[in-house]
Amino acid sequence: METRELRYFVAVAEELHFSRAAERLGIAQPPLSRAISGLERRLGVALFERTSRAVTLTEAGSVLLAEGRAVLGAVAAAERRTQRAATGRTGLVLVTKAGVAGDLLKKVLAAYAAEPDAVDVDVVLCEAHEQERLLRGGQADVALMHRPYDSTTGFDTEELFTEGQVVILPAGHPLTARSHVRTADVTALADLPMARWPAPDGTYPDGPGAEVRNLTQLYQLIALGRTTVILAESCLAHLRQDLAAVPVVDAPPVTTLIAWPPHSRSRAVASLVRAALRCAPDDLSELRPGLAGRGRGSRSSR
Amino acid sequence: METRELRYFVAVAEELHFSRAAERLGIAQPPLSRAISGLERRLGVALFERTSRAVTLTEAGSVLLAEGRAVLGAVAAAERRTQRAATGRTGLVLVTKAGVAGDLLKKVLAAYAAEPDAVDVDVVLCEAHEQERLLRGGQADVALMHRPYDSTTGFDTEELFTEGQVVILPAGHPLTARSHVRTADVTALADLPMARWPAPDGTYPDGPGAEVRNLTQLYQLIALGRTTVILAESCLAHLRQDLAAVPVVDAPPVTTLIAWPPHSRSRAVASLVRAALRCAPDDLSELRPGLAGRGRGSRSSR
DNA sequence: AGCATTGATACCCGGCTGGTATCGATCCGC
DNA sequence: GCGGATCGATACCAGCCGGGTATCAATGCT
Repeated sequence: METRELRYFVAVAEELHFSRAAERLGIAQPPLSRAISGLERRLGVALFERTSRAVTLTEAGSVLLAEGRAVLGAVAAAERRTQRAATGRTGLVLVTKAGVAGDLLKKVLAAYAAEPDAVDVDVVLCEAHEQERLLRGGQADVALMHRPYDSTTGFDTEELFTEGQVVILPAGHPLTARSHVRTADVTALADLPMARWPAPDGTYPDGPGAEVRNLTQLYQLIALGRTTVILAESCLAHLRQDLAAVPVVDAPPVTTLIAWPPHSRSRAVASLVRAALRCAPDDLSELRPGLAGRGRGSRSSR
Repeated sequence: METRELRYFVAVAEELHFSRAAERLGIAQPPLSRAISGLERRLGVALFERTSRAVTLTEAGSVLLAEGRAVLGAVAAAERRTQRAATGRTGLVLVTKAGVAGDLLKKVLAAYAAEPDAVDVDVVLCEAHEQERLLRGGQADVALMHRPYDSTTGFDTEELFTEGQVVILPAGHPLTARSHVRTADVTALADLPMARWPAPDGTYPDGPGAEVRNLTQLYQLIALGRTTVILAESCLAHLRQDLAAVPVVDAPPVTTLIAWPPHSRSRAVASLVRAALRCAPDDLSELRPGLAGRGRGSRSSR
């Protein structure tokens, strides 16, 4: 199976229309039909049901669509990583969301820099699910992510620490007088609908709350009394003066983890991960002494 | 980048010899040289250093070798999974090592069978690291694996439970009188060298102990007084009468986990994983009440 | 019934992949 | 130091295959 065939197949599977897919691919329709037929013949599998008016995926076609997208992504990532390795740029690129786990990041970088074999680390701060895309696409070497917010599927990961969540409110809001709240207390605030984050594909779920992509937008809208949000409690370290936070006792815990692409043979990534694991519990105990010992995972299989 | 080019590149990178690689690929040497040159030109990257007497990989070439192997594996897996999906065989294939976590497997299968949308599950028992190969290669849908013994890199996983390890000895061996031992006590047994398991690539590390691939071989050799081994304590459930086990207090804990290929869109796999998570802690508490609560992971990101 | 839509087929062309022959450079043995 | 052996690169040729245009066949809509 050649990547060209996979590209053709994915285009048709996404359009469910040979002519449109051909146009998208920049070729004519007949060669595309032939390529798909050849692929089906060689696999010995029907990928589409054609009724001359409608094209639908077979069960096998659905499987190949998911697999094919992954393969094409892996090919593109392989090209980028190869080209990055060739530029002589020996440094690592670490991506994370802006404003999250800032202290942890600082400690990890310091711990890694003290390693004898340390290389330069470029830190890229990005919004929403961009880090996932960059790591998957081969533009980054390692990422700090947060379960359950980010999808770590297909990455190798190590858990660094786990923390509770808090609701962020305008200073002086009635709820800020409480020592703690429950999720239902927050969703019951009709005047402060919960902010909406984008899904990994960039679309926003329906709802009354504001659409946000980063903490700056979010904090501004909360300060204006337009929205509210539930976030990992480590955001308290840099909270604006005009905002207040209250622990949400029944919110699911947030796990900060370090992720890297599988098959990474990079010594530098392995060293950075070890440095992160070494300093994570200390960082945690300073942030929230009561939670120490909950987080340290053991996922190394390299 | 076409998969043909990748196959060619990987062959040359592995042989570090154009003529031998061409022979392995079943083509002549000149087209192979041309294909590699073309790949380098299109990527804008030197993959090999050629000195007309020796071929070596550049840094970029090493990266592409690791990435390329992964991509080719993913392509082969995509083909197999597609073909499996087309046969109408709706069942799942679950692979695990023979003789390990037998009770857990039984409970997981029972819990899953009770699901309304359950499909048939073929259980494949294999040796050593075969399960990893089967899952990676697309011949299996889901696997039970053991950290740190198996490599889960590139898979999505959920931890089921964690347990301690025991040393297996011939009944009546002096050490069996002890309530517990340390790893050093076991390695100090000059007459009972530790058994050697194969590495993922099938080779055995050097050492005096017997080379084994499964529990039947292993137990026989231990009963004969030829070797010993440290195993997860759940093996006690089916231990032969002529063998005895002693807890090893400083051995690293063993985590049993359920693993599946990323990008799996299969509803059946997701359902089976949920069933496994649901019944894992119960199983644990029956095996070892004292360890309850240690194991349950929370790695879902699907 | 007639037309529009859409995928499949027929046929041709050009480029690319693969083959053979050969060159050029390097290493090794005498 | 020289000749032969080794090995990758280059030159050149042939056949296949990918891509294009024209057209057909089947279906659905008016």
